[in-house]
Amino acid sequence: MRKPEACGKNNNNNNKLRKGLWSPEEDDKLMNYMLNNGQGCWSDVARNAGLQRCGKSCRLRWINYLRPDLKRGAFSPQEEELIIHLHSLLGNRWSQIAARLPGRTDNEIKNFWNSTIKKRLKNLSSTASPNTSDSSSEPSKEATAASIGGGFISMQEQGMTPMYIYPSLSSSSSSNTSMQAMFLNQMMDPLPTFDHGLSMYGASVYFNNDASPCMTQIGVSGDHDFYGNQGILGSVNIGIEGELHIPPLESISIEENTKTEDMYDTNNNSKDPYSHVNRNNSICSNNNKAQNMAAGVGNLWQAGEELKVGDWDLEDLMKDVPSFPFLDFSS
DNA sequence: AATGGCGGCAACCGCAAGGGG
DNA sequence: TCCCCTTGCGGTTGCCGCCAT
Repeated sequence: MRKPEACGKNNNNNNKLRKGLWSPEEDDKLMNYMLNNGQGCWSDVARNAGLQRCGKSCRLRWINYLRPDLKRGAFSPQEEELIIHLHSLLGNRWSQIAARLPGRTDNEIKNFWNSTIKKRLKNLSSTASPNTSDSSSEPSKEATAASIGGGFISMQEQGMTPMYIYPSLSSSSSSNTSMQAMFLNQMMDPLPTFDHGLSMYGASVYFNNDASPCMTQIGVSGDHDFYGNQGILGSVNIGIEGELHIPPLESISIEENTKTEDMYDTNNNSKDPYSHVNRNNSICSNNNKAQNMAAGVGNLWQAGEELKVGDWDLEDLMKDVPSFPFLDFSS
């Protein structure tokens, strides 16, 4: 941690703004000012509170440390679970995640993720299978092929529900159809549970040109787990717990969209990236919302528009996220 | 006791978005 | 329409403290 007296390049004779750790006196000043005056323009706060800090620094200190409604202490297992769940949906949008964890800040969650959960997931993946030794790397074709015979690859940690199911299906598998059906049936089962009692959080299935899933993703994701490969032409979103419908928030990038369109131009008469999904109507038939969302994406692609993650109505999406009544934020 | 490695976390940095003039 | 300012966000940095040697 930086020493309170440590000053950066701005702390020279021309600019006496302090940097580094906040002293208790500075905290008092900011706290008193905020409690008496409320939040206003942060540069005014810094000035009026008599702080030799920039407004940005004051804002950060207030939000991450001084705010009265902050919850202190370690993350509970329930919070941990929720963070993992939300991260699987939202990716690194820490502010969005923090908004759903009362009393926690985005910085806190981000640090927790980077220092604890990421490491834990890495350990999980390295112990569970050599083919998934790095959960943060893009799944390789080799890994995909290697996992066909074994079916699901799952990982578990004592006391933790999340798990990975990594590329487990491929068009090259002789039992592809039955595997696909089995897998998708499993996915569509509300609160799906495998024989070791694990439950899934979220799922995405990517399809090759021939409508065979080339990558599946369930539950927790690392930073890059959703990245596709050349074979990805679309995705289907599976309802979880009968209510949760998840668009491929992390799986769609502009680059991939471009790739996708190119592939449709060359490989397929249809420009609808979801035509393959729609062929599997049984997959989506009881998930109209997901279907509609998928169709919406397809329309965007058809129109040649860039699709950004932010284009999704996050609030609309998240309203479907099951509440976690077991969470106790009162402590 | 000294020291080096490592993890946790507070804070900074750079960028983007939004609003007002 | 452009510019400037403010705010918000995610990534990164760097220090402290713990622990192993």
